[in-house]
Amino acid sequence: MTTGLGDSPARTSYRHGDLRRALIDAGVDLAQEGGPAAVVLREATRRAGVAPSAAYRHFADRQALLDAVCSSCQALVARAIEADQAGIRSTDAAEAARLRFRAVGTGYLRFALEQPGQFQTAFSASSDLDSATSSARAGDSGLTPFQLLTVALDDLVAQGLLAAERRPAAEFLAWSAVHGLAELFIDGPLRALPDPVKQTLIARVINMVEQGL
Amino acid sequence: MTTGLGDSPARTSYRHGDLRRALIDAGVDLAQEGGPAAVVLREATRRAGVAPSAAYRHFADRQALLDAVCSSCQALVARAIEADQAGIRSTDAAEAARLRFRAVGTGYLRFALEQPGQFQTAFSASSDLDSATSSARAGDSGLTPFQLLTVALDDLVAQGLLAAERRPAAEFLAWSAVHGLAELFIDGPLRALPDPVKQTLIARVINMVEQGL
DNA sequence: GCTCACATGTGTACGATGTACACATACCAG
DNA sequence: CTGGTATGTGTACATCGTACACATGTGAGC
Repeated sequence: MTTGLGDSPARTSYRHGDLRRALIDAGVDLAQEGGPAAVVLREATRRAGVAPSAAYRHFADRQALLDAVCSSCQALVARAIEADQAGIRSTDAAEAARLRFRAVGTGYLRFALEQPGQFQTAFSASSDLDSATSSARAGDSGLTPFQLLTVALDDLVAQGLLAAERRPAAEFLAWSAVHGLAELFIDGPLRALPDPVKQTLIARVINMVEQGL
Repeated sequence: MTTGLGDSPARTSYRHGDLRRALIDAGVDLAQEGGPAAVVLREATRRAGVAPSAAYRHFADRQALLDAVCSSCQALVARAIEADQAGIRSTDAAEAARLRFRAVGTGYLRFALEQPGQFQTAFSASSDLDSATSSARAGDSGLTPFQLLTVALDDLVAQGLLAAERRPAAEFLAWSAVHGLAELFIDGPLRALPDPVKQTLIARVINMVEQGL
């Protein structure tokens, strides 16, 4: 056996081991550095140490690679939300549900500010409601960002913090507000705002959602 | 004089008359057909009937052309908002202010659904808070979309419909919600929703903003 | 264990794009 | 009329996505 498999540092000649994974990882790096437009097929193959055409053994075209990178980035968003939720310490079940709901927003927006390129990539490409629940986009809990929001809203209803008749489509209202703020932060007019002001806006948007749902 | 100036249909040889304007117009058409990525410099020059290099007499690079197209598209958004506001008939000043505020949201989202390509282009590129007030992005009233929202919120305060202490930064909260919904509609998971459902969501998001501000 | 078929990576090639640079042409000032 | 400047042309190059023929490992069946 001439080559180990899955070894990133050592270059193996010819057979790569797991080129598909390597291309997606390179794509995620590119997305981090420059957003979806920077996910360039040739550069990904360069970083994986293979010829450009090799990518076509694993992806139909550049868009297919970008879709896969997009899914990976959504999984990172899910992880960021889970991280914020994991920090919650509360004995009161109702209060805990409320904090878990808010953590969906804070985690989402924290990730958008910390990794704007990956965030933009996560929501750049084709994603209908079906693929929003694909497992490739899930975090450690096995849930996608969208599903984490849905669960948090269900919990609000279960704890009596949200009237059942206001529950339908509430995920879209909450998502709109939080996602819109992220867009304004990343390449919208709020880009240059100092960080404390951004934090204040984040809290106020989440307040608006809580009161307005 | 061999050539009239500003004539779109008749091809004039050599001196074009107003190539800058022609390139921006072609760019707006391209944006309408395929969003910001479709604003391709060479295709714009092709439609204007000139050589590719000619564009560089009027724009530093492709991004500069895209910025100009972006401004034009924002002006179209402003016009859509103004159109919705113009349809308001109300003798009650407070009610009129409230409807004008809601019309900012409905006009914004109506344009996003009717002209997704131009809408995406309008908010795709570099736009900080300064350029958000640039006159190139204004509609017939001379106000940009952002300024129309600001004015509408000021009127709400003047009519006693919004507490003064809630006024600061309110434009960013309202914009977040409405802009986020537009994104979810255009290339997000809500793309395939039937139109009536979209209209319901639009009304609910605006309700959320009114209650949550 | 040998062979052969298939999966996977290589090399070359083509059209499109953004952009630089030298050249050509039309208009304006004197 | 004449020359300078603004504006459009032509050619050229690097890069990108992608197609296609070819090379090379790997595993299945004898």
